[in-house]
Amino acid sequence: MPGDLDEGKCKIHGKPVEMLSEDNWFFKLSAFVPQLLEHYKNNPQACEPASARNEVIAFLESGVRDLSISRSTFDWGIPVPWDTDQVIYVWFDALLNYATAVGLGDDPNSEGGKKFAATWPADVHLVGKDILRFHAVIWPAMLMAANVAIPKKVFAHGWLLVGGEKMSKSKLTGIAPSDITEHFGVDAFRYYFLRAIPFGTDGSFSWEDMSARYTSELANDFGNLASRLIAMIEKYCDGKIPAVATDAGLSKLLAETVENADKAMVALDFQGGINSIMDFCKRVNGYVTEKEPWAIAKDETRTAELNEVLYNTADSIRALAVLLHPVMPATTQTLWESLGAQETLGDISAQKISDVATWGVLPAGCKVTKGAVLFPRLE
RNA sequence: GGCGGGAUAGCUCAGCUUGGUAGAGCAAACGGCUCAUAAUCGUUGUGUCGCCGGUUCAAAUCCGGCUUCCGCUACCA
Repeated sequence: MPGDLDEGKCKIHGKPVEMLSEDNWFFKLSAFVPQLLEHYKNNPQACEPASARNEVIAFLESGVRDLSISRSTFDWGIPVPWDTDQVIYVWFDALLNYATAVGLGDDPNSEGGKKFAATWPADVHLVGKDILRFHAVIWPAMLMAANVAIPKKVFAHGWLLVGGEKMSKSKLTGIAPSDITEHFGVDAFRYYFLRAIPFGTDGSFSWEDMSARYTSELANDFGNLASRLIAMIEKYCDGKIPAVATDAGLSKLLAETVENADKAMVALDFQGGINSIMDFCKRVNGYVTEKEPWAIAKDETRTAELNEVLYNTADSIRALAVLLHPVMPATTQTLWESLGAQETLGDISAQKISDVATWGVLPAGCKVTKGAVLFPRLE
C-alpha cells in the first residue's frame, strides 16, 4: 500500500514498486463480519490463545473490505468456471481443501460423503500465527457463505526464536531439525519442544536449555528411575515383577496426575500436561529413596515389604510409560518391553489413558530385562 | 502513528483481576544415601519485582508519566 512505502520503495526489499491494476472477482467478506464477531465474542474458545482472538476481533472491528479472489495476470491456477481468463486466488482454493479433502461436495452416499458427515466440522485447526487471518476470518466466512459448519476452534501457535529472533533461513539463524535429532534423538526432540515452549506464544530454543532439560528431566529423573527399578528387580526379585501391591499415596497422586494431564492436553497445553506427568515421576523417585528398598533387602524377614515397594514403583513406571508414549513413542516402547509388559499387556499404543490411573495393572511375574540406557548422558 | 502484549532470582518463568514482610523449576552450595545414567533424597542462599512520581498504615500488585522489547495494522504465500 502507498502508506507502507519508504520514499516510493519497498520497506523490506528497498526496491521501487510498480502500481498495477486488474479486474478481479471478489468475495463479499464484509457481509460476514457481524456473524464472525458474534461467533468469537460468544465463543471465546473458538479462537485461542486470547492474544490471537483479540487480534482477530480487532481486525473484524477495524473495517473489513471485500476480498479479491481471482487473478488474471498469470494462468497457473484453477480457472474461474464462468470466466476462464481468471484463475482462483491460491488461498481461496487452498482453504477449500480442508473440507474437500474429507469429502465436501461428494455424493452424500459415497465414501467421501460419509467421511465428510463423520468428520466435519473439525475440532481444531492448528495454524501458525502468521496465517491466523486466513483461518479465523476468511475460511469461516467462506463456509458461512456455503452454509457449511465452521471448525470449532482455531489455535494459533507461535514461532521458534533463536537468540531472540525468528528462525530464518535467509538470516542463517535456522537450525535444521536433523542437527538436533542427531545429537539428542527424535524422542528428546519431541519432548523438548512440547515441554519447554509454551504452545501459543513464541519460544526460544537454545542448545544450552535443551541440554539442561535433557540431562535433568530425561536422563536423571525419568531414565534413571527406570534404571534403578530394573536393577533392583533383577537383583532382589530374580528379574520378575513381584505380587501386586498398593500404595495409597502413589495411587491417589497418579489419579490426580492423569486427570490434570489429560485436561491440559485436551486444552492444547502440552507444557502443562507434561509438567504434571514429570512431577509424578519426581515423586516416584522420592518414594524409592524414602522406602530404601536396598536397606529392606538386607533383612530377610522383610521380603514382603520389599516386594511391595518394588511393585508400587514398577506400576508407577508402567503408568509413566503410557502417559509419555504419545510424546516419546520409541523410548517408552523400549521401556515397555524392559518391564515385560509387551507380553502381558500387549502394545503400549493400545493402552487407554482412561485406564492409566487404575492401580495394579502390571501383572506379577513379568520378566524384566535390562536394556540399553534410555537417555544416555551426553556431552 | 493507532491498538495490544511484555520488562520479577545466574537461566526459563509464575504472582498482578480481589494491595499485607517476594515464589517454582533449573543451575549453585552443603548434608544424607548407595538400588541407579557422578544418580537420587533433603536443606540453604539468591532479588534496587525496567525507571520516576502519586494514592495508601501498607504497592511487584492500583493510578500517571517515561525507557525499552515484541505482536497486529489484510489480498507474497
